[in-house]
Amino acid sequence: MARPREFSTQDAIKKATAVFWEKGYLEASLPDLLDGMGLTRGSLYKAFKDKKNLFLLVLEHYEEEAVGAARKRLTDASVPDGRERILSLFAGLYAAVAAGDTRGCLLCSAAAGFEMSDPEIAAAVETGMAGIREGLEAALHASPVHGAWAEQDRKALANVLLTQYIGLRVLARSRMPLGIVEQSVESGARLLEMEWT
Amino acid sequence: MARPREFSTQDAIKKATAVFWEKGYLEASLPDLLDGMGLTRGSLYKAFKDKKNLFLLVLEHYEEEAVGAARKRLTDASVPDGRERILSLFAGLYAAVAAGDTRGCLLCSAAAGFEMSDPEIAAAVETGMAGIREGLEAALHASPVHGAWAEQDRKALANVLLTQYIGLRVLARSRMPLGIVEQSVESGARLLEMEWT
DNA sequence: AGAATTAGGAACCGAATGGTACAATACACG
DNA sequence: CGTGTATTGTACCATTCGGTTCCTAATTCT
Repeated sequence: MARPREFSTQDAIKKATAVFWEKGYLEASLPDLLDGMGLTRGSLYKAFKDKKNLFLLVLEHYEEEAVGAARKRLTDASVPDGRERILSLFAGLYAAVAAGDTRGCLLCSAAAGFEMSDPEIAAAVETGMAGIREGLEAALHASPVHGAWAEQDRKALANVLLTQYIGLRVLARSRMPLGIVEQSVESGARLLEMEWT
Repeated sequence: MARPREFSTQDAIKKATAVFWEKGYLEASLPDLLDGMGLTRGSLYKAFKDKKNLFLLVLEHYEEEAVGAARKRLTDASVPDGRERILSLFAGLYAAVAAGDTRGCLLCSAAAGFEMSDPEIAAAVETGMAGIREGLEAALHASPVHGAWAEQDRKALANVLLTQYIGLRVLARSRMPLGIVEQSVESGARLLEMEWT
């Protein structure tokens, strides 16, 4: 008894994710979103309440999609050595930059910007970050070297890796020379080859 | 034979730096700047051309001031062990966050945001980053452990540390729980206690 | 077919944006 | 003591911002 909507909500969120990912939350204007999503103001506000609510949905989607993919990679039992999982994650980062992807990480950009002054956004970002950290810890647990470490040390290394991950993705976004990003990725990967003293 | 300006250009830039540092380039509005600098629209545009030009001057000032301070710390010959210089840099980061400073790093925030699409801003940011990297390399050179390393390995570790530095300052800005920042700083510092294998 | 309900589109809102034009002002010099 | 000049402050500019409100068109159930 009602007209069905002519667009898929999930698809619209997907497209909105692309816009926010490229421009950031504050820098993405309504026209930017409408263009990218292929719908008009009325539909957007009817379906998603407002810009901020849409962004929260986007963060949710991004967490399921991108963070989920990273987690999956980090907990992939078909790769027995957890170190290789982490290395493949970092290698993927470099590959993306080398392919011209300068979008970096949606969560990292939000974390670095003024968006975090909003508590709801901040909470969503934190959740995503925690997801990556957990994935890193799980991978380290599956490492023949680090699996035997004390819990505390493993957590510490996971923190280093997460911070490295964030730094890398900021570098990726910052249009710095590819060589620098490459070096940083390589260097970051070497963290796994180091030994505690 | 003319009316002298009632404000010091350097002082105005200093105050503008504070505003941009807290809010970021795009998020800092003209009224924000005028309030913070204590002058009016006409004076600002007469003295600094426009907002972007002011920001470039601010970046220059920030590089001299903040980056210069970091470099000085990293090349301070009165601390013979370069590792201690780096540790003191990281300790300083944590101390700032613990004291409630959530501004992070002006350069890092700009690097993570949409500001980098402007080539002039991007160049200035890159210069600042290079300054920190050079400082880190110099400090590693003065480390009893790393000084003996091959040039290439030292550069790699400097890259890790720079990426870690960026990640940390993003974390610092992101209003995450202090404990996470603390852990990341501690964990980052441990990079210097590791041995290559 | 007709009623009910929703999507779609466009006009419109006040507020805020970065930037400009201009008149009043205050100083240094002749 | 003017006179010229640079600074100042204000009023104003067009544009864009996120968000709202209508009205029309379309579709499904009764």
